[in-house]
Amino acid sequence: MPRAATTTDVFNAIAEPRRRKIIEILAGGRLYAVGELVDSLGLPQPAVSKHLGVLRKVGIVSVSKRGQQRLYQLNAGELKPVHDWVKNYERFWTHQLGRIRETAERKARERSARTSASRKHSDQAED
Amino acid sequence: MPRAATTTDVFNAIAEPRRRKIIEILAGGRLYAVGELVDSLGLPQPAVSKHLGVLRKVGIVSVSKRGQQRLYQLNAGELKPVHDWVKNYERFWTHQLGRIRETAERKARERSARTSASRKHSDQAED
DNA sequence: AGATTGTATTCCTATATCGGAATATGTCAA
DNA sequence: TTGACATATTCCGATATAGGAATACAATCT
Repeated sequence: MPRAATTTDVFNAIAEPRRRKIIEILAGGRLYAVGELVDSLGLPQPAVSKHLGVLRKVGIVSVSKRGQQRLYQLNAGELKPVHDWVKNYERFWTHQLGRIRETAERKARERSARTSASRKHSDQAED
Repeated sequence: MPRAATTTDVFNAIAEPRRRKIIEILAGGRLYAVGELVDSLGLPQPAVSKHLGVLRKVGIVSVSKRGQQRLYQLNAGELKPVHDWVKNYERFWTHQLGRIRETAERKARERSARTSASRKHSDQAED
C-alpha cells in the first residue's frame, strides 16, 4: 500500500507546493475565479483545476458559481488541525535560541553524512 | 512528474501519519532507540527504519550510536517552516467563532456534493 | 443552432512511495 | 570466530499521484 491513508487528508493536501501557493492566493479573502488563479500561478488550467479538486475534497476551499465561472474561496478552518499539531513543537524554538544553534550543527552533520553515505557505511553521528 | 519537488521537504515528511506519530513519540525529549519506536508504533522494524530515514533526510531527526543501537532525537526546529506557514491562517479561526459555523456548513455542502458527484455533472454549490 | 469562453474530467504515461520479505551490515558476547 | 541482536538497505509489487493533451460539459453570446 502506497502512502497509506494519506490521501484526502489535510496534511497531504498542503504537501504540494502548488497547492500551498493556491491557498496563499486565496488567503486574499475574496472570491477567485479559476482563471485568475491560472494567471497568478502560471500553470495550465487543467492542472489548477485538479489541484483545486484536491483542496475541495479535503474541504480547504469551497466553490460557488457565477455565470460560467467557478469562484473559489478559502476555508481556512480546515488548516487548524495542522496548526494545532505543529503548535505542540513551538516550544522547541521559541525558548533558548542557543539550543537551536547546537541543534543545527548536529543536523548539518547528520545531513551531510546521510547525503554522502552509501559509499560504504560511514558513521553519521556519534553525539 | 509525480508530486513535484515534494520529496525531501518538511511538508511532505509530515504528510505521513506514521511519521507524525514518530515525531510525537520523539517529542518526549529524550533519545529513543529504534526498537522502542518499533514497540510503541507496532510497525515492522524495516518500516520504522524507512520512515526514520525520511525524517533524517529532511533533518527532523538526528541519530547517534550507543552500542549496537541507534538513538533518535527530535530536531523540532525543522518544523518551524510549517508552523510559520499555517500561522498565517490562524486569524481565520481565532476570531469570530461564529464564522466557523457558517464556513462548516458551506464545506459540508460542498463536500457531499463532491462525493456524490461524477454521476453526470451535478451542481456542487450555488451559494 | 452554432460559436466562444470558462472549467472539469478523462486518458495516458512517468515516477514516487509504501509495505513486505529477505538480506546485508554492524556490534557485542561467548 | 561464531552467533545473537539491532538496525539499515535492497528488491519487489501495488498503487497513488502529477503533468500533458485532448475532450467533455456548461453557460453565454450571436
